[in-house]
Amino acid sequence: MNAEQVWEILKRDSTGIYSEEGFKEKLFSGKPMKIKLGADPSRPDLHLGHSVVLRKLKLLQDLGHEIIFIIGDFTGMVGDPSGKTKTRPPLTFEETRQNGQSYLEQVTKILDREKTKICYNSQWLSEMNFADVLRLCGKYTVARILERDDFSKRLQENRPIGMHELLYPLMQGYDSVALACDVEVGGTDQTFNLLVGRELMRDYDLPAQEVITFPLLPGLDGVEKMSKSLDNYIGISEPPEVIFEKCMKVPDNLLADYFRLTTDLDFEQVTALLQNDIREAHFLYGETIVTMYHGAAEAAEAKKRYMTVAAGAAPESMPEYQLAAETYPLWKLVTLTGLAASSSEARRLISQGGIALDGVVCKDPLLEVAGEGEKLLKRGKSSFAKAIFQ
RNA sequence: GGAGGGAUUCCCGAGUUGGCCAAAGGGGGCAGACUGUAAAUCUGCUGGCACUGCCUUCGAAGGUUCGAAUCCUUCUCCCUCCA
Repeated sequence: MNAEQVWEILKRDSTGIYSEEGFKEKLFSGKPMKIKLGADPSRPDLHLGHSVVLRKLKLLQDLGHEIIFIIGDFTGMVGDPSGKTKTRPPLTFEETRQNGQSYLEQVTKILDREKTKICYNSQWLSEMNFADVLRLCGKYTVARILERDDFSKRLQENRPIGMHELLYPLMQGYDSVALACDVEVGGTDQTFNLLVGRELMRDYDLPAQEVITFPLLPGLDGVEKMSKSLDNYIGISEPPEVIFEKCMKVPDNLLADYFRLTTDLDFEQVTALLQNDIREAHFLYGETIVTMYHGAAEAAEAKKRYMTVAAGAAPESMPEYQLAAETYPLWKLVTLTGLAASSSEARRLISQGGIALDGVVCKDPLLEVAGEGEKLLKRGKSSFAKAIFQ
């Protein structure tokens, strides 16, 4: 793919390029660009939402540009309080390095390891003294920081804003200064921060970075953006059968977006399928995604398993539990095989008809089950476990 | 610095003339029906346990009482207004 084609794709799929002229110039100059993407140090599980941006970076990487990941270990150690509910526990130095490593491993499912660099922003942020910080703050005004949507909203709603939170955009922007990046990319929710970086660079007499933002992939709930903490995600390192099953649960009205943002399939063809047979389109999506991250064989296997379960049969493989050959009340078996988190939950599930023993729904939690041979337990529509007695 | 308001079960949010409160209602989640293991809709459930009973929960620690989420004391945290 040449620069022209990449440009077309970026223009089509991004939500904003600031400035278009500037970026275009750099892209077509043929000189390698330093392209920056910030990464959260605390949650190293990558999902399809991350892949949206990463896949675009891959295009740029293939053109010979340098991709740099900034692990926000410094900001992570401070503990980002923007999630209103609880402040996450600060990470130790070792944890941030481990997470960074794990991040790199996952990222290279999409990017070339050789051409991908990782930096930790504590490297320069922890070196700054108070005078440096003041100098940095002097480059920006309160009014301009408060332009940021979530800040102004919180202010209006009388929600607290920590002083250090106001500095976050500056810290992130300073990363760009420290690295003298040519381009920074991120989700649309990062637009403000990325633009602050652009302006800060000017103040530090550096060429301003170009900024490209990409759409946020909605999560499986169809409401919030995809995120692990909301448990509405499809993780690229999850087992093939899990990914496939989740792909089938992508809301119908979002499937087109998923295809467009997370796969390379020809959009025209997909559109036709989406209109004619939405179920088949889901299958195609599942196969495509599993193939991308696990391979074609795994994809076929995952689909086969899905079909088996959908038809009401038990899959070939499932978690197995070795148990002593005794007699158990049904609720006990359900907890021992991990199908319920507590015995109360097990009892509830059973009495509501959510548990099947050897294919037969049983509503009596106290049913005595003889522990001999193997017992097949099923919870809900697709959770299975096998108890093996010895 | 001054005045006032608040902290409730996963989240939001009732409950504060002490018992009928494991705690209304909504959201989310889980299960069932319907389906395409979708959406929408309907039903049930949603602290734990050796479960017709018992145990632990209503910011923290003490206290009053036969009995406290509800009363008293101290503490911690948060918000608003004034300065």
